[in-house]
Amino acid sequence: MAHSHDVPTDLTRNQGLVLGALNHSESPLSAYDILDKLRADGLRAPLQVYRALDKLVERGLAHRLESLNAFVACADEHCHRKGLIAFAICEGCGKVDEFADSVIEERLGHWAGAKGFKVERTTMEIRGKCEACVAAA
Amino acid sequence: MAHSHDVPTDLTRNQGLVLGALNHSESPLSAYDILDKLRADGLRAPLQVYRALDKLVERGLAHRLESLNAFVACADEHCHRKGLIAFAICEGCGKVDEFADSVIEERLGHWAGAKGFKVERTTMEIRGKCEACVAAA
DNA sequence: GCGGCAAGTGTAATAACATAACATATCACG
DNA sequence: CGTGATATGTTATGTTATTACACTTGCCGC
Repeated sequence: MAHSHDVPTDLTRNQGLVLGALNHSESPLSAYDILDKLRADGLRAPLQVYRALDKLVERGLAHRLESLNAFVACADEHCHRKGLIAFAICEGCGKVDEFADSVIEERLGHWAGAKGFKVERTTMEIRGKCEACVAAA
Repeated sequence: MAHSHDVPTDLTRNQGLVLGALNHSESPLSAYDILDKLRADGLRAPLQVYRALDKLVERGLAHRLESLNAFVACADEHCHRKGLIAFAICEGCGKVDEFADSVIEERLGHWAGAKGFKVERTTMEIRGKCEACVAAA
């Protein structure tokens, strides 16, 4: 079994490097973490990383975690997800679990409809401890 | 009608100033925005603001908006809210609408229970346009 | 009163995250 | 070819947040 994800072939060099770094990591990386990992590959400035991240996030290949100022590769290997995605972030080990819940999505849609609010994007992040870390405590 | 909220009397000077600044604002303020507003009152360093914000957030008198790196006063004047709070943030006018939804809360609890994940806190932020700004567009 | 502790404050320095501005390069396509 | 769109490289700067340390204030027990 391949641990690494299959990666679209039409990424630019920098985008490929950045996505590779995210795919290799067990936990979220800040833009500067990524930069440090990619200095050996010739990257030198934050902007090179931020630009690649923008494109990857735009295409759904990576996600930004707002409460961490950090990024993860999309957990869904082949097709980037549609709709609302929630993240459970473990404060113990740093791992992130990505999931979708159509009931929540529908519920938010309902609220927005009632208020006349036009949703553009939604951030949903749960902070806490994963099962393993609770057990270890 | 009082536009300002009633404010607990046991706040320290800095906490009171910071909460006052948030209550006066129509939209979220960054810590540095707050600092600028309070220079006339003698505040000089970011830390003075961040320390006050920490306490206010801890007590539920203010909320941090992760996707904005900014803060708002709690919309609920008298008792700070329990449980999950969601925010709808208008990209047009900057206004923030705060609401709770017990179905969503229950749904997240269910997911967490099934996974053995111990939730400590949850961030939920909708970005988009409010009714007025959609109409104006 | 006064010793001692907890919480709050003031200040400077620095760390961590993110973007502006500008020049150059690469590539699809007419 | 040439031209426009996209990507890149680089420097400088802007914005958000914390560390470290010294001092003050209020409170409680003795």
